[in-house]
Amino acid sequence: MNPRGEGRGSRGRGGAAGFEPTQGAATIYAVAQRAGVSTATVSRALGGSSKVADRTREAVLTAARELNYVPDGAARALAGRRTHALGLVLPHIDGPYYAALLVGFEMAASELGLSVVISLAGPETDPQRAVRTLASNVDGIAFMARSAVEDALIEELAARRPVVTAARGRLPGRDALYAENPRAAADLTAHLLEAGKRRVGFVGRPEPDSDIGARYQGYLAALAGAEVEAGPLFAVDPVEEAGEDVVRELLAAGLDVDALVCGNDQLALAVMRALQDGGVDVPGQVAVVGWDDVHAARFVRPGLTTVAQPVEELGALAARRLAALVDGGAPVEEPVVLDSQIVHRSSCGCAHPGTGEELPSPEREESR
Amino acid sequence: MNPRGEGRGSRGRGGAAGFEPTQGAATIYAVAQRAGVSTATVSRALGGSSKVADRTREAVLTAARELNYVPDGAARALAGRRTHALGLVLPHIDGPYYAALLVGFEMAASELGLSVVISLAGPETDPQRAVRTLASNVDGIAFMARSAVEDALIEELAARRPVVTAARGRLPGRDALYAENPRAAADLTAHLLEAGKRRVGFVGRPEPDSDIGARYQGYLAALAGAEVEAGPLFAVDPVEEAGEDVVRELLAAGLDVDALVCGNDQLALAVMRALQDGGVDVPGQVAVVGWDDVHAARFVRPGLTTVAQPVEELGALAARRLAALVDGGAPVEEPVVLDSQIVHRSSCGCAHPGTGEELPSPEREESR
DNA sequence: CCGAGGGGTGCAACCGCTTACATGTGCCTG
DNA sequence: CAGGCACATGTAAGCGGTTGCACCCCTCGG
Repeated sequence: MNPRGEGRGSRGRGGAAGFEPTQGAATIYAVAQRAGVSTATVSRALGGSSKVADRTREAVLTAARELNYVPDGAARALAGRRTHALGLVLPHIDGPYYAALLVGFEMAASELGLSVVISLAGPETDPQRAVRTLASNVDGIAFMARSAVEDALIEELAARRPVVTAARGRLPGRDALYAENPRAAADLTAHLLEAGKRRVGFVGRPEPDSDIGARYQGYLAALAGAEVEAGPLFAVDPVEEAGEDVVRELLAAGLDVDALVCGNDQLALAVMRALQDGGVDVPGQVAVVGWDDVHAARFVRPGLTTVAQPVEELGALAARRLAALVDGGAPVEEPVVLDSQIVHRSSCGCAHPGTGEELPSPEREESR
Repeated sequence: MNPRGEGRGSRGRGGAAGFEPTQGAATIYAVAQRAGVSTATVSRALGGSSKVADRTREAVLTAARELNYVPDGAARALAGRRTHALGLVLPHIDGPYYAALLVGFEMAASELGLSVVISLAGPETDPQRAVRTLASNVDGIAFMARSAVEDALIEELAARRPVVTAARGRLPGRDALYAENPRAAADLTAHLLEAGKRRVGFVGRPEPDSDIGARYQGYLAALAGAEVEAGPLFAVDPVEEAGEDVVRELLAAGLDVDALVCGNDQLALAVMRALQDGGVDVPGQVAVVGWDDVHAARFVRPGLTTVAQPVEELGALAARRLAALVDGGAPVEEPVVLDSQIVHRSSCGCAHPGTGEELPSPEREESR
């Protein structure tokens, strides 16, 4: 005995307010009726691969198609205790880096039939509230990069929902993913030395446990390995103005470096431009390298040698890992580390130039 | 008589499967009990500003805080017929343009207490399915730019959910928002003429009703107004390689232009670089201008003169408009058009250079 | 002193699904 | 031929909120 008779037992709300909600959308009852089965059978036929006779399934599918039926997300989530949505927490997006992370995440999630709810945890918004709300709307949450969310909050949420972190200081016991840093940094630094540079400085604040910190370590290691004394460290924020400041300082001090490893491309581009504006030849007098392979890196002269990270893949992996956790998978003890790749252009001053144009950013590959 | 006794009447599911769902999360029942009131009162105290005595409200808020209560999204959505989420359909993101759109949208939504569910409607995924699913998970949907979603599908969804479009061919009767194009294009073209250019070509496929189409119209209008004959039109896709092809063709044909208006910066940057690689002086021999003010535009030499659109604001407006529709607002007959702004750098070859550095992209402004 | 008026609460019926458990049916076995 | 079993389906109890309506109690006015 169907709880509602023929017509849906709507509590006739006649107010002038609101877009008529879920207007006319077919419900599972409609499908059941049309297919001549119970709602339970419809649910099973459409979703769970449980035992449903082929004939029946067919009938249900047909009815569903004819009615253009799409199950209501909220109802499904409530009854099934699964929202089929993944949360993604990012810092305030800018630059291609986060965009790529997002793209990878979304595509992987969508392949798994999951939707993604994003939350920009900038310092200006209240991350506490936003993230807590997010938690009650998704099955699991990925925290990306240095989003302004404290570890304690993540831990709190982790108690009730699966959680992964990506490109972010890892939390003990939680799944973590990031791109390889120290080795690429070492290679890059060594590359500079091979090109004859001897006074190699570092630009960027190497906070412990951060990407830039790891890069700094690699840089140091390469220098130590080659028994070359480390150049000056400019521990500045990874923003453009900071890059300009560094160059000003450098110029004033008589330019005692012949190469600069920058924590990211934003810094590298700013540094390079400021140097050039100051009449310094790049890479002749000072080589400059960075990280991220931003779009602009291919357009500046000389082309910026930089490190491309498989960002999109990182995002995709995060989504897949999260989905696995939601499905009851066990956390992976070891963090997943993806290989970075140096993109040789000309700003490093090495022998084999190669504009780098023939090397599209790796993350582009799966875009087509 | 509470439907569940003391302990929550869980249907003891003991399987090994899945992360224990909503483990221990406080429910409205718990809050009600702790505050010594009914769940109806809790609901009203927390949400609806309906009549609740101050003392009672206080008690409820306290209890809620103590239990760290956050209402379950699914239940709230189901009962309230409001998901409190907005859907955002974007084409496959790349470049800062979509990222900015997204950021604006998300920030505005979050200010309104709404979450945002994104869907990347790239050609590779099945937009039909994805978007239909999205529709059953949100209160309204914003379609941004040329996402691979057909107008018919949008119309179908618009019948059951509020819909807005942004930076996209507008649909009759639906709310639409975009940045001003023809006038900025005309101004830009006029600017080129002022700089003494006389043979001004256009690069980009001017499809009717598209951004680039509108820009082309403005370009044409300016030329006509100045009684200057229009230069060649290179109707190519807005991608890098196309820009290179154009230049190759141009070079082969003896370079019969002294300025090129490009449909977007990607094209402009590619064109400019190819020209320079071909030994052409920019802007001396050929001036180049574009659209979007991408990050790289500030770093290339000469700095790219381009048009900055208030993209983040566009996104924010879309979110707010959508929210208004969801709340029962009437669609706005006239599309909302935001002003674009020309960013003068050096690639246009005009008198007053100004590197443009002192003019941060307008969309950055509200980021801080 | 009694009835009307009204603000504050509680009751309970949903919202549209999922799913444990009951039921029914047909076939195989003892 | 009865009992057992396996499979396909139906029944109905929730999932955790929201909200129309009834009710209670207190304040006033007549």
